[in-house]
Amino acid sequence: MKAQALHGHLDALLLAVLEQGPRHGYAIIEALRARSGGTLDLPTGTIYPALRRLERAGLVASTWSTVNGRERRTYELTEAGGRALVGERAGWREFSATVGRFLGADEPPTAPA
Amino acid sequence: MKAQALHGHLDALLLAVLEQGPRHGYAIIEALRARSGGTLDLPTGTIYPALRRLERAGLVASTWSTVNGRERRTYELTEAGGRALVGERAGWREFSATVGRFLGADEPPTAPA
DNA sequence: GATCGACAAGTAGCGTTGCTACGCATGAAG
DNA sequence: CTTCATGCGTAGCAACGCTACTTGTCGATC
Repeated sequence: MKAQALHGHLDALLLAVLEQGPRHGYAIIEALRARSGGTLDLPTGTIYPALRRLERAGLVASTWSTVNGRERRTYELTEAGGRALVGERAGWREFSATVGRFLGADEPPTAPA
Repeated sequence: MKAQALHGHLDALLLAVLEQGPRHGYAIIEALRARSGGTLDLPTGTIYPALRRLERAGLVASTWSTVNGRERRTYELTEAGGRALVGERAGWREFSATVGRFLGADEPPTAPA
């Protein structure tokens, strides 16, 4: 799927993934791919900058852990992030309802008798 | 609502509006505002360039009409535009289903009697 | 008569955002 | 030793919608 359509919703997705528990970048990518049934296969160049954006915004926090000599930066949701997620969810609902009204998400605008 | 979240879906909305019949730019804006319950209030600077984009892509066609001395460019859906709209609808469904899976979802789509 | 607001179309420039392509490092497998 | 998977990161690009502005007619108001 055209991932660029995510525009503006990626942050919400990341927060939603982190809501289930702390994860490091790579794991987040895999979680997105798994939970979306392979539809969302985002490159690292998309995820990492996005995570740093979220961290700068205070919505996630990161801690370094060295596992087997490999540096892993684990991100977790902050309180502000949790609150933001609530808002994002509401925003998504409104958005999808609005667009759905035009694109006939499930109810095509074919005039009922 | 944050209209910038439209990213990539605006074209589909415009096609959907024109599906109901030819309209000129201004009328399209009003149709969007009306059908969305005021949620979508897009500025002309968003609509006009988008329409020209669609025309360049051959998805809509325009004709000038002078009404009361006022120039109105009326757009209508082309065949290609109609076909594109079908694809956009499918794309929207996949997109909204995928994101909905993460953002918790108001999932009314499966409403089998 | 002049001005203001609604209608109607358009352009220029900007900022956000995700993508592509690349670089760097470690451990395991061949 | 080379290659691959894991893991993090940056630089530059392109797409898209927004803000702000311009042009022009018409009707109403001052």
